[in-house]
Amino acid sequence: MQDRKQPMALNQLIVERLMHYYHLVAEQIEINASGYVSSAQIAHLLDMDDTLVRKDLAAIGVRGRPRVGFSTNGLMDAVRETLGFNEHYNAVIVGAGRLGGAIASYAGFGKYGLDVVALFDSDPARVGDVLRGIPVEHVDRMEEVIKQHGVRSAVITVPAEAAQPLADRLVASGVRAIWNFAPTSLVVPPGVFVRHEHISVGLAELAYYLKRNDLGGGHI
Amino acid sequence: MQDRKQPMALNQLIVERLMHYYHLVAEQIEINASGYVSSAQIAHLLDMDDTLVRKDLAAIGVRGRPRVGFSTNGLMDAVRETLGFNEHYNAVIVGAGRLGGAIASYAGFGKYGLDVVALFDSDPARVGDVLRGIPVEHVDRMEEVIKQHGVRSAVITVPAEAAQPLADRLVASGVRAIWNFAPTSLVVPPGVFVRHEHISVGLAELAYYLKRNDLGGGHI
DNA sequence: TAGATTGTTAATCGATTAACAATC
DNA sequence: TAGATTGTTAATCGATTAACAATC
Repeated sequence: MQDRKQPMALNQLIVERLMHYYHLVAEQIEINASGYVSSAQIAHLLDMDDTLVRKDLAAIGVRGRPRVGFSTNGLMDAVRETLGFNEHYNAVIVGAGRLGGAIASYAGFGKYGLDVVALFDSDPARVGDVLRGIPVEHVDRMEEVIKQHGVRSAVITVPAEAAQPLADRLVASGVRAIWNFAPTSLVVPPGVFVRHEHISVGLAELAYYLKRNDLGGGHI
Repeated sequence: MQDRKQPMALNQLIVERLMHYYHLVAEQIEINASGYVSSAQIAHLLDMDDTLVRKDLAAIGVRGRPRVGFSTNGLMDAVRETLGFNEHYNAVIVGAGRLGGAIASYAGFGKYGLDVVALFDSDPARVGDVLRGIPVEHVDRMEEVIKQHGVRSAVITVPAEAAQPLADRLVASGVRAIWNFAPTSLVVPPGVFVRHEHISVGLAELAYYLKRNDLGGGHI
């Protein structure tokens, strides 16, 4: 009963690996003019098993050629198509401080199908600033802009205590996917996707590695 | 032959979960005055299985009391001790742009045992700026400062093309743990830990979720 | 053809969950 | 004591890897 055109949902592990393949192949294209790459080459560079590379590519419908490998263009097209980079989704960034500004300036949004249509901040001093061509608006206008542009995705880069109320307002306005950089968990209704970027987990891993390896180095 | 004082290395999954417990319990402490929390309570709030919570806590040596639960203070102490938050490790941030500034301003470093002793940038216009009390220095002084302070960890927040040469210099100066925010992979010798923060993976996941759920919303 | 590489089934491995005895 | 909750062994599940036939 499985419709061939409705592939199984990919989990986060495979999405992350597909992105690794995608970046790797994008870099390789300049170096390797053949237009083909083998699963063993990819696996070697990413320090993983080549079978897993073939499984992942099979899962998104990329067919390889025995003795030749996988077409680099074919691979990149399939990743783009599968992950939605060929669509256009409007997004907003809530919080135009240093982090929001850094995220807004990141060149990647357009490459992955996301168009930042607005930035919001509650600080009047920031309203009117222009970041990569987009003026910062007051957060009071958020609902209006979201509805006007049919925005379904948002990035939250505000202090922890402001995040949950803003998430509630985003969801009420129609946002269904949130990328949360605030150091607090968000409660959202079913059907709303939240990716929480845990800054403190990064710090904890650095600390743990240093402790495990007795790298006290300087200090005390 | 296993020395009781040399516990097994924890993998990234468990480190991440420990951080979730830690934050959850820190928040609960104000709400729940009893001083104890059960594995079932934690599991419920984090939408996971209570057995896994008990396994994780057992792995870091936290003992619970039947019918009572785990001491919130005991749990937090054990996480701090295990992950190294009670030590002090010096760290530097390389790249004092918006992202570097945002990271530097993040309140967490000290809480997790990391002391930011210096920020570096190659742009003379930024040298002399002060971020959370730390003056930005020219990157030419990096090696000197790292050696002087016995720095073993660094955060890289520079453009992609500058990241690898800087990583090489960091490693040559003694850095053994790197948190990389530049959108490029780093090649480092064995024994050097790199945590790569993949901004594009976050974007890809948003795009994929929107595509999977036909949330075209606005645009085109 | 011989041989390199894909594609796929079966085996393994590691992480999670279930079951339940131990404990207070 | 009865009952709630921990601690731990066994079972399950899902992801990864091994093996190898199919292909060009």
